[in-house]
Amino acid sequence: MPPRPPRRDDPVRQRSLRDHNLALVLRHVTAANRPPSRAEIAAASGLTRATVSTIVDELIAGGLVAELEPVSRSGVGRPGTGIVPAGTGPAGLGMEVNVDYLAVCAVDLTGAVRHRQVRRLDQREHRPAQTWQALAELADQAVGAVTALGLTPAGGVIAVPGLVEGDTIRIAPNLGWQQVALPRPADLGGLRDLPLDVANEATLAALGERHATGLRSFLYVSGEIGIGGGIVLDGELFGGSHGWAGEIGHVTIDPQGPDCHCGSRGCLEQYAGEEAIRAAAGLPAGAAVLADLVGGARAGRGPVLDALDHAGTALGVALSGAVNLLDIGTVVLGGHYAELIDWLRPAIERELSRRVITARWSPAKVRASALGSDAALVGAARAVTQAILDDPARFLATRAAPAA
Amino acid sequence: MPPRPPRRDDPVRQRSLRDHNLALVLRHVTAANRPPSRAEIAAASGLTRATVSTIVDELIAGGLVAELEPVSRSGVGRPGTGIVPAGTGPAGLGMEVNVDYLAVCAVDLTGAVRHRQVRRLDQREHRPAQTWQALAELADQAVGAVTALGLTPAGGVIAVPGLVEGDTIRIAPNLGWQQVALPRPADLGGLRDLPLDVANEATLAALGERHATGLRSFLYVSGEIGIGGGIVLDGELFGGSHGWAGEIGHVTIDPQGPDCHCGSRGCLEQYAGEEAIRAAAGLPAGAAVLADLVGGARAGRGPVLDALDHAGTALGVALSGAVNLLDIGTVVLGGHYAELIDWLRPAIERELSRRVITARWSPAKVRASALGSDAALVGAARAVTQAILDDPARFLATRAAPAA
DNA sequence: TCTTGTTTGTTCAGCCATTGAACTTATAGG
DNA sequence: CCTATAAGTTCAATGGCTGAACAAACAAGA
Repeated sequence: MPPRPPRRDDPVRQRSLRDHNLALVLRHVTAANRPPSRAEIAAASGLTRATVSTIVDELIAGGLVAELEPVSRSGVGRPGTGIVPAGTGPAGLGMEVNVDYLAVCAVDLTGAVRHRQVRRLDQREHRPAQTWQALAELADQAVGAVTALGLTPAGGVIAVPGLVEGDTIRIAPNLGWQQVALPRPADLGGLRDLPLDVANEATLAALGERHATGLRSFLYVSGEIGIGGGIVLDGELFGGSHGWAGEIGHVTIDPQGPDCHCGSRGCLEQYAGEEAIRAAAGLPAGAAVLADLVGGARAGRGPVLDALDHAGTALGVALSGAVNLLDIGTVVLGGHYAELIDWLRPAIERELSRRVITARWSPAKVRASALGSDAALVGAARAVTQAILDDPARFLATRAAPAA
Repeated sequence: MPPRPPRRDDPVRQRSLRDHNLALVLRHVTAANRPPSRAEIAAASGLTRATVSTIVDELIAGGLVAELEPVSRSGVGRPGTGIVPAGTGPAGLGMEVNVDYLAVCAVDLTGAVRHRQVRRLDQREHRPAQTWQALAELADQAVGAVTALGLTPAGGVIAVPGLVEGDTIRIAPNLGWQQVALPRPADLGGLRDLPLDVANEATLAALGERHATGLRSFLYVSGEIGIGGGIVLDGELFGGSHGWAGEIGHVTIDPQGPDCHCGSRGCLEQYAGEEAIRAAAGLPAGAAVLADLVGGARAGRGPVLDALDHAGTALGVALSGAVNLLDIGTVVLGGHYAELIDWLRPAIERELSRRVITARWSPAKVRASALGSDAALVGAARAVTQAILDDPARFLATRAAPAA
């Protein structure tokens, strides 16, 4: 899923220069909390006003940004015209296949969610082809809705709870999928002509969190039926050699621990996965495990509190290892963990302070996900727009070619 | 210790362009296994011959590269003049403070070690100031030797077995140091005018391995008295938020395991540190533990083999966690581990294949360090030259300023 | 020895992106 | 109405890369 390879060993020509500054200016426009004027962009970016002007012209011509109506602004001097991401600009489509629901959303260049739809559907009862078809229907509607808003769909990313390599889902245990290929564009209706990608759900959720929170480096851990994770380093998603980084769910907690379905034993999932917590809390198996846990914990029931403390301890052990290894300052808890954080945090922080060797100088922070259960969905959509923000020149080139 | 911050949010001017290509050409010169001609550099880098010519001229003027005597080369056509790293170019000084020795070495731009000296000295019996003084003497001699070779010392990096933040050694357990500051330049004799840095020993060793092996991504684990680690991702050293990444020695193997001097329990060091292996093997405490272990293993002694298998198992558990988290393809064993690899590897690989969730598609490789016990020393020296290779323009600027 | 073909390295006009300064435009305040 | 101030544009100058032409250096064959 790597959308932009910034090649250190490439020669640099004049054009690359412009490409870089194009991205620089666009970033300033989308990141600012108030529509900046050309002069403000120049001051903030370090470029001259002359350069910013020509670059903004190019971005306007490409439909990526637009001028605001000259609104009177306070202060003396000629008022600047605000530059905003174009209302008719590209939109990123995020799609999510999860155990018991499908979801689609669309974000614009600012990252705002412009469309969102969720459909309950148990994938375990269906074959992948049926899932793809249902997803294509949702996506079709999203394309329609987005187009009605004046946006142009620019690509889509599908979030899947499993290991993805290239365009193939190697394995998605909780869906019961193995070696499933991405659907052919022809089978995807309105997505036919759009670049499409699949990626791991937790990885994309980390990407979503990165943008929602502005955090530069953190470890994202999502606890649902399985436990997933994603790593963001210095603002960039870290994928590892194959894009499989972040699999914290199968880090060993106790080498002699209980067998895990992955073939190993003592994995974190056996201590802090939904099923493990439920069983330890003495709750019945069923659909509303999370609600039962939250309810039980709020009511102060001993078995539930103990189960969450145990899970938190195991999480803390695994996270300590990760922090020791990566020297990362923040841990973000997502998925169900976000709602359980009040009861998990004490144990997690206790283990972190004990087991992280640098904890006394720089303790890691533990916080709940800002996007909650939408993180992966929004992250998938943002992966598309992020690729455009990171390399607008490429986007403009592909836009210009079909038009000509 | 980050010598070159490649800033994504900086504006790019014409000069940055030249800076980038300067580095690009210099990399080609130092990385080639045969002195390349300007034309070959052009072909390999993608720049035109004209551009390469002017860039090479600039590098020659700056004393970073030199033309070879026109040696007759096979083939038709005008023979090219080989470009080589300048024999009188800058040299990087690497220094190492370890428990029972001090060492200094110097490398040139090609990475070749041009000087090396080790002095047995037990730091535990001395105060830091005495260590710095002894190190300064060694460094003085190195500066002299290097200067005699026609090289110009360009900076130094000190490798220390402990946690370093900025110019302060937070803690170096095996040296018994805490909150030790880098010596003032004035106290360093011949190093007076050189930029000086300290960094973690294992981190620098990883850097050394990166250059010696050409591996792009790997996890380096060094087992000596303590266990250190370093992470290289896509050719770049990964330091984490504070430069403390790679502390695999205190990853938890068993949450209920034996107490560790770090305040935690069940740390890897308690299973695979030198002392733990020695005790498990039933060997006497003393200076020659490594030799005893190798001897015992070669002789096929049961307790030694068992001890190494146990250590390998623990290492395998910790490495599995790291590989799950980082999706990294290669593990490099350094320090004493390099010599014990034959007896550690089976257990390590057994655990990796069991515990790494992606092992069946892409098993991680385990290999021994290429530099052995010199890795940190050489890595420290290369950190200096690497900074020059990565940003020759800055080096040329600082060179030109005092000259003018 | 001379010629031809091949490859290297240099020169130079042209191009492209940024700069800096001058200039125009638009506002507030007196 | 005038002045001060800030935004945005225009334009010559600058720096760096390109491409093509050219000179230099060599091998091979006549």
